[in-house]
Amino acid sequence: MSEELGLRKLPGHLIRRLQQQSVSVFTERTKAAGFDLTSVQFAALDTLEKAPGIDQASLAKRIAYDRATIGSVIKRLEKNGLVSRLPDDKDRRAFQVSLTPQGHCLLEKIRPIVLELQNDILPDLTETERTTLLGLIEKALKPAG
Amino acid sequence: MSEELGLRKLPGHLIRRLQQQSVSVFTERTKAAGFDLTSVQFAALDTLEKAPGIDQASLAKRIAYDRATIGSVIKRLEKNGLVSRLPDDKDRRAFQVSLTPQGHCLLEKIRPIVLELQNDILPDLTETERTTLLGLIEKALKPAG
DNA sequence: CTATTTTTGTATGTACACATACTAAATAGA
DNA sequence: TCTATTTAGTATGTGTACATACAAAAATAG
Repeated sequence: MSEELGLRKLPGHLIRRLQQQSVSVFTERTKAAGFDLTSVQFAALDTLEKAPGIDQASLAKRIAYDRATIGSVIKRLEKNGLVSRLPDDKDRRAFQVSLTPQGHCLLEKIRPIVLELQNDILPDLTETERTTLLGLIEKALKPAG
Repeated sequence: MSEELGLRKLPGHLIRRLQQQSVSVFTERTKAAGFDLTSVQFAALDTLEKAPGIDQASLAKRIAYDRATIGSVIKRLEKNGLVSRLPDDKDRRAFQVSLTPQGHCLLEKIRPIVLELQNDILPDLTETERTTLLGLIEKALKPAG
């Protein structure tokens, strides 16, 4: 009857392409606004503003990354002067990570841009469709966020 | 009224986490079946079976990747003996990429596993919800696939 | 209090993912 | 035909993304 179940119809393929489109919009819009920040870096900064002094493992859990990836993301952000790390007195293994003034400043400037570009990730969907899609994704996601 | 629009409700974040879950299921299932192949590698092999002798740029376009990424994917597949590259007589810049017998063999063995794991990417959705979600993603995707 | 287990951060290695730039070759325009 | 543009593949560099393994420290079990 209908066409064979091809690769391009598979959930895994469609989801990857959607993520690709999402990252592409993020990069284009933020770059066009004069910023050089990845979406992971934004997520880290945003979370650090809401939970200052958090440790890297907790930060990783909050935004659903592994410790290793967050470690290198934080290292870059620190190198660029956007976050600072203080040794934790209570736990000598851990660091308390916080935004620097520059980090705060950058976040305030870039946040409206990031919020605005969210609509451009799914431009061909109606408002209703977008809500449906996001609701289904939330339902499909295993806990941890 | 409702909660502030937090990071964890943003389309970009939700889509990234869905892709994360998708890749995770792919890796777990294929590894559990004794294979060591990424989803990109599978996509390349699958496409090469349907379009033998295609060049790298066309392959990249078909599965929505850039030339550079496909170049290194093909290099690895060739190193592992799964694909072969022949210089194209008509276009001396290009290669005709094809599956080797091992590539064919591996693809036949892994394909049913990949098809089956697709349902496990979205295990908490009903059949109807899954269809809706995938339909919306297809609609949201810009052409090229 | 000691021994086991867990946890924090780092190091290493693999594999995307893509921007940019480059060479060689093909194509289009004049 | 001759030039300008486009295209195929590669090289380089940055930044995830994550598995695995490790040392130091903390938490737990006995």
